[in-house]
Amino acid sequence: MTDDRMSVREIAKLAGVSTATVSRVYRGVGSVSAATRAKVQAAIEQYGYRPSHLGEALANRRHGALAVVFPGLSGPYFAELINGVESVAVPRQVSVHVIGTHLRREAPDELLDVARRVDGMAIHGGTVPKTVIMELAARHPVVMIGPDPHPAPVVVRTDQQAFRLLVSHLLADHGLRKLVFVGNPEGSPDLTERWEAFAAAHAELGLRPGKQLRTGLEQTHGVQAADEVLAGGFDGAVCGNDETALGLMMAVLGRGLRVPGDLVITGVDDVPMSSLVSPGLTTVARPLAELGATATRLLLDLINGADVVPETVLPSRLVRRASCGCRD
Amino acid sequence: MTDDRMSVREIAKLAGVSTATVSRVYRGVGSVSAATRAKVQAAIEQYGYRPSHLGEALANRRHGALAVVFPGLSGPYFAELINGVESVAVPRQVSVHVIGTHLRREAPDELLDVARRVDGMAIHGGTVPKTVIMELAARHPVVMIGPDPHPAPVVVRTDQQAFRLLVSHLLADHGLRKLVFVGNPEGSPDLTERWEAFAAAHAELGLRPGKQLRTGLEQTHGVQAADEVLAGGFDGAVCGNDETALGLMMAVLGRGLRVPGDLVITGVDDVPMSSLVSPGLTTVARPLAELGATATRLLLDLINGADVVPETVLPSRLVRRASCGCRD
DNA sequence: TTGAAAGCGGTACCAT
DNA sequence: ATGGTACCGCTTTCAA
Repeated sequence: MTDDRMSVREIAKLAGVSTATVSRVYRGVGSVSAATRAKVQAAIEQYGYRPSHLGEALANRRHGALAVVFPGLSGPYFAELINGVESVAVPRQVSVHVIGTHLRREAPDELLDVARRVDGMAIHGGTVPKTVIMELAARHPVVMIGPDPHPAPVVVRTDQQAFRLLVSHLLADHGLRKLVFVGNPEGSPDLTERWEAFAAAHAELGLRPGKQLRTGLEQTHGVQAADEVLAGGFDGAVCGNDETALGLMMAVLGRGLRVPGDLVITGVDDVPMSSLVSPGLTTVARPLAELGATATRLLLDLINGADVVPETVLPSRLVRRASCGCRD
Repeated sequence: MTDDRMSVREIAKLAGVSTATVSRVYRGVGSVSAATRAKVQAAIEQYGYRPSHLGEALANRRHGALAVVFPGLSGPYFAELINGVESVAVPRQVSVHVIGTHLRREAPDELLDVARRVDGMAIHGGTVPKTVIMELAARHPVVMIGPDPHPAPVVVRTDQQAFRLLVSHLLADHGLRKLVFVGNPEGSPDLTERWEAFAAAHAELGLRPGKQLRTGLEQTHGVQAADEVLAGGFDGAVCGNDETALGLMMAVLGRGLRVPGDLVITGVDDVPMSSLVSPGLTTVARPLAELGATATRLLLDLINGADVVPETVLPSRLVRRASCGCRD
């Protein structure tokens, strides 16, 4: 239980070689005679020797770790993003610290501390104040995931075209005229962009923007928004993401009402649930895993001192299912 | 961007003192004259000096970090557990690595590697094979979260009494006679215990165990189980956790059926959604945050070489809401 | 109060 | 093919 691991020097002594040789054998580099290699291997296996990560990292001047900073970590959205991150980090042997700032009392200070333990960080838009990002970015490799109003060195994001298309679709094709935007743009760059696209789509048809109902981005928030949405006499609820949309849908169905009959509901992200529920959720598919993977790839490049394009925009795509009235 | 941080020696030189003094000032220990302290503080602030975590950890022979290993990371269950973990780790300045083994190709080997970067690990039951746990526990402080059939040094769990009570409640009070257990005991010690309690509650009333429908533990799995549950002609679905239950409920409502009218549904965990949906989900409340917090506290004790009780059992509680038919 | 120096556990350069 | 050795960045005796 107590961690009484062996050090290189001990293994070296036991195998009757130098620490340099042990290192060479363990990492499989340099040239070592078969005989010596065998001796060392034996010692390593006998004592279950694994080099201390600290010594290794200190000598390499590299932590072999990076941090991903999210506002929260609950839900399929972040899970998928993390999936993408790990898909490139794991094969490259770098470990990932997942940080959910909503848990931290003093997130900013906390992050400066996290920065001491990693080679770089990928930060989700809307998680930390401008000043912190700048302070961080000044000293460490930083990549932003999603839009952020702040001057960030490198950012990876998805476009908003499909979302605008979605709103136009509801307005033009389904003839809806009383849409409510469910989500709070404040503090979320993602939602700010969506709200703007929502308004733009209305303006394009000479319509007034529709109302905005400020809620959080989790399923529970969608459930809690139901009463207000229903009371507002809207014909469609354009939710900021799928989780809110699914929560809202659940609440609406639970009241014995029908979707899209009594209320059209749409989301954004196309999480797994969205294609499974009935009615299927009309939404905007975003390549979340790819978003995480790309951010990680760029971050790693940045860490390695490579030149990195400042902005990468990934495509999103409108997915029409039953909840908007397209089929049932 | 490139990480050109200063080292103690540089700060020491700039302040005209020794590295020892810089260290003393930064950490606020030992005695330093006010004048010297001021000089050093100035240098530290001017260059934004923060000691390298690696040097610090290497000298202290302590990573100041621990790992929490879960099967996955998605959903409110893990989010709440993590919340609990952080609630004790953060104040004590230890950072937390959250590992989701479902993402890792070769989880076992991966974990041995993670172990090199932390002082100890909290492992959720049912995530890694026996051999790995034993290998890990032999060398490092390990605490298991939730039941696990393997000989683990320290385990924190919740009891199954409320769950058994729940099943009895459905059987005895609501007179249900065709219950299906939704969840897969295989590979999940938690579900194994619940299945046993499910069977025991039936036996107690001289009834046959009811059927078992093997599914995963996520909301999507609940949705996907709907057809089979509905086709089976059951009067109640006892789900392995709330997420499955909520998914199932959503699918059932989406088909225009009623809960509990057409089907009684229950869960386990009492996640936030469960009290918000209509009908409210009857479930077993488990102190998830407390579970995570306790596991972390014990792990930290273990790391500090303290004696630790081998098993801690936290209470669970039956929460009757509308989905079982108790009110509507 | 302060500094010199010996580690902590590795890696890698430079000789041999 | 090996070994000696000088770091990596920080903490901490031990003296002064």
